[in-house]
Amino acid sequence: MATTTRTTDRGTAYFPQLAAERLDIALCRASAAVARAADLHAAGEGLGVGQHLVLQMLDAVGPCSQQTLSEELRIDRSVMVGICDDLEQAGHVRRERNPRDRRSYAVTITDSGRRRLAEAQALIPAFLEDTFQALTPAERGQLSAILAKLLQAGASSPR
Amino acid sequence: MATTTRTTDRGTAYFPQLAAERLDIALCRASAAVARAADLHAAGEGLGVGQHLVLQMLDAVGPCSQQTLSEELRIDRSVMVGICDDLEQAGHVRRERNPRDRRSYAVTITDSGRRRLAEAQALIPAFLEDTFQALTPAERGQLSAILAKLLQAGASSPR
DNA sequence: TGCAAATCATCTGCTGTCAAACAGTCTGCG
DNA sequence: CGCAGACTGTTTGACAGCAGATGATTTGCA
Repeated sequence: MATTTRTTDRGTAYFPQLAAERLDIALCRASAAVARAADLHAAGEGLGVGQHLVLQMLDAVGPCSQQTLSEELRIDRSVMVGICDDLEQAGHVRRERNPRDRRSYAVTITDSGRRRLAEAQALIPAFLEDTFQALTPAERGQLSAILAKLLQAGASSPR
Repeated sequence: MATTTRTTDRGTAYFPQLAAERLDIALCRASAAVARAADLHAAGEGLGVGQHLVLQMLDAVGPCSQQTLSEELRIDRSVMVGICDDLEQAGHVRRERNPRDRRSYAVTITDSGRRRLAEAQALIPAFLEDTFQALTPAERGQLSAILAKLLQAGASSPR
């Protein structure tokens, strides 16, 4: 029961008040905590979050150019290079020049990649359950819907 | 009407589906977009987000050590150093050694800092309204409550 | 055809953040 | 007192993310 409560027990904590006033800060801090958990999970599993997403998308929609992967997964182009490098080196992905447009690659998932994806995919539900266990199913649905609206709105103005 | 719709108009976009399946990814991407907007707003205003938060907390709870500021604002200690440096150099904050414990500082907001805070604070409601305009007031309330639960839960396990 | 503009992947440099190490200071116990 | 251990602020090194430039290739148009 001796949890590490440093400033929390010193009367009133300031952070909850801040989170209530500043929705943007609350969102960022919660996201940071979740991202931390995801990275930790991914590190323990051995497959990076970005790599997992790339394999998942390739498996779902077929061969893609790195550009398409970048745009749909919201991962920067220059970061996608490294992700594909790693996946290719591990044999989970093939990079072939698209014969129709030889500027672009046709990134294709291999059988090895599909097996690796299945392994990683199997652990995702437990990870999500663990990370969002504080929320009821109804709240998770609300959160999902709200984020979808935010993301859809944010997709038009910034670019 | 020639908006930049690159892959979005190419049949079906993959991102919405991903966001629906992976609540963690949706949260991170939405947070990144909001953080981007906040940084942009802060840059235009001339006061960094972290600096703003520090001034706000100092004004609300009185002089603090950098450690307390770090913990309550969820900003890393090593980042807090730079924030306080900048604020001190701008004259918005004074750093005096705490005579009771000379390891720590007693960071105090100055009158200049209070005036600067008031300026920045006045622009926050419009920024929030603009950033979360896609959400109804009810949705904003839901989001706030959900994030509060997530943050409260996440505050116990990671450390 | 030939050439300018656009596009794809890549590389480089910069910024912001985090982890770990470090120096100065305090506390507790012999 | 004297010293080991813990705490505060700072510095350093590593790394992700992003903007911009580059080389290879395609496309559009004269």
